[in-house]
Amino acid sequence: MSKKDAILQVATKLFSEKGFKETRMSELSKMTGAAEGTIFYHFKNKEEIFLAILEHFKGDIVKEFQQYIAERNFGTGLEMMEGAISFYLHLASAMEDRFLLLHRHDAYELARVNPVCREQLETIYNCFLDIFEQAILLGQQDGSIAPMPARKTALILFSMVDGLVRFNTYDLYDAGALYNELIEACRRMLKTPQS
Amino acid sequence: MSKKDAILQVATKLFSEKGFKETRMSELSKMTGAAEGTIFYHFKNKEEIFLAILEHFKGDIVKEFQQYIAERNFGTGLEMMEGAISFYLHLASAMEDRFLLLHRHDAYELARVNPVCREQLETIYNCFLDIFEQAILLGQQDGSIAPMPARKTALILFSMVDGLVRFNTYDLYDAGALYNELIEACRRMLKTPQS
DNA sequence: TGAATTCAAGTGAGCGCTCAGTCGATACTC
DNA sequence: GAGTATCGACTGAGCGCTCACTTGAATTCA
Repeated sequence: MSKKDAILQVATKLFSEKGFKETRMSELSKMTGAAEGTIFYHFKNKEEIFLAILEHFKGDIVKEFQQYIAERNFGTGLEMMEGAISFYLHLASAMEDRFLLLHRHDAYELARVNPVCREQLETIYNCFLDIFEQAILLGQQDGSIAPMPARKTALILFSMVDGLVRFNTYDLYDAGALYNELIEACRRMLKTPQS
Repeated sequence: MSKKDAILQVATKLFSEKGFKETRMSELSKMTGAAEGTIFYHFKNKEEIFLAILEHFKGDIVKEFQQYIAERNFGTGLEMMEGAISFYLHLASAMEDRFLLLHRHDAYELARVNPVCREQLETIYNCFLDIFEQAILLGQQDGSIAPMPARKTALILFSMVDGLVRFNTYDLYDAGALYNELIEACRRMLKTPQS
């Protein structure tokens, strides 16, 4: 692996675990084996490392979702929604460090002053919201999901799932043990009354 | 107002908006009109200011909830749940800066090494979770809420409501416009099928 | 050989916190 | 009541240190 890739990989881990400001360039240097000068040769400054990480993350998320949508075929919209939630939880586990990054304030504070950062964050979130929304719309066509505003409900469902992932990382409650209840709650919230 | 109170008030605002580490004692000094030495006369160090803020917050939250529970009397458990969500959103608005503090990582990182901090966080969250759980249990007695694990459902509902508040502060989506949908989603999730 | 990459040793701005000391109010002494 | 002592509240210059970033030489590569 090139020095540049090593820097990105280690920085991702450090930014996630300790936060952007609390990550020291000296530590990044020590853990990668690259001298501090080398880091600044590849990246103009610390913030550019952060942006590079976010850009890679966006690319990976978009790719994962395209692949997921391409290879699945759901019977009903309700089933598609359950699949989407499972997929989100799967990604949050497979890309644990980068999801942790999304739960820190660093990215959102940068997004306030940096349009590129803001755009990348919106792309990432829209991947999730779009697939939730599509599931609801499909479900309303096939009758498995009751009439309700699709986008708004997608946002509510997403904040529910994402909130649980966040609680899990805070170690206050064992939110990981709530998977079954989560799916059940979602089903009760969406399904048409008589079915 | 005493200098000490002024320090606490301004520190709450700064810690919420900028984060603990990113808040400078020099800025706190300038905004309060107290010399830096004065701050360290009243508080042993920066961390102690943070803990004092959290302790006040805990006290206020507990008081608010005791008062809320004492003066309300709900017809059904489902109505009580809707009231509890409204109350949470009301508090999140009335104590905006301190709720923002809860959405930063500072407190949770401190909680990992400081038992007092952890205890205060748990007390705060249990206030919310307890009232959600009580509403569910009441609703299951009076028939307005379907059978489901009360505590687990309370946690899911809380992460949904709290997740929306968090999205709002991030300025990515206008989650504030979702109040009606939130209540509707909650009602569909909880109510007994035939009612 | 010259361009790209890597390196270690800085540099200086900024930070949390200390400390010697000021100030004004209160209590005590004669 | 004048003088003295004590105290809590407050001050701000400055110390020791950290840390993002620079520099210029060394090394590697094409």
